[in-house]
Amino acid sequence: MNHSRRALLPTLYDRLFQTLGPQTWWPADTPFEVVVGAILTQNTAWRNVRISISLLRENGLLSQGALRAIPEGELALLIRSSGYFNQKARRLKAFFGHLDRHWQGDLNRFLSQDMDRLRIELLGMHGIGPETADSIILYAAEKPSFVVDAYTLRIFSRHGWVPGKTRYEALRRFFMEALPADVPLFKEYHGLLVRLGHLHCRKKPHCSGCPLEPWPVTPNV
DNA sequence: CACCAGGCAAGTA
DNA sequence: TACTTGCATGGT
Repeated sequence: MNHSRRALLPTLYDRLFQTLGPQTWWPADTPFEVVVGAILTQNTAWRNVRISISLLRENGLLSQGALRAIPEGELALLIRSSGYFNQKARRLKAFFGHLDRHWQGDLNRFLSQDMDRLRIELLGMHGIGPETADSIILYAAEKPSFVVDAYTLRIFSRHGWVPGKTRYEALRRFFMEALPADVPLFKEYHGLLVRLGHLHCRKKPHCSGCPLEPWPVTPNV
């Protein structure tokens, strides 16, 4: 590991924070709402998820008991605005069904277990992939698991900071080996990368005009 | 109207 | 292991 690779992530964080300021953007008040939001926002814009959350709240469904009681088909209609609503209704039911069967419905106790075991259990649940799992670990359990998303993959491969075929687990390891295991830092870093992705790095082949330019291209990992 | 955002599971080879 | 397809909305 050479010096420039070691310095890349801390230096990038400083530059993003100076340019964009604090983000602290995950819109949820409780661990329960983090879980619901994490599932609803899969491959979906947050504005569409907010509509669903509001509707759930208006109908008194933002509780484990209410989600347990409502039929899957009725739940699906209420989260329609989030897209993929039949799948997501099934995933919500699966998550809280698992919690009932294996943890007596105790979300806090589930989230309190060792981080690596929590991650493995989450990844074994229907509808929970790596990004959703890490979002739940970081924002609901408040444990330091770095959340990689499509923006992060795109930004890092386009800048040549990682090999083109780098996928989720490898990029997560890259962050976690280079940064201190710090929950507020991981939240802020993820928020900054999402913001950067929204601003400049969607469909464009290069990040011309983005806050990172000019940036010295760093050798691959 | 066309197009876009941006995870996961299941099926294929 | 790696690639493909289905799932669905609201905003521009």
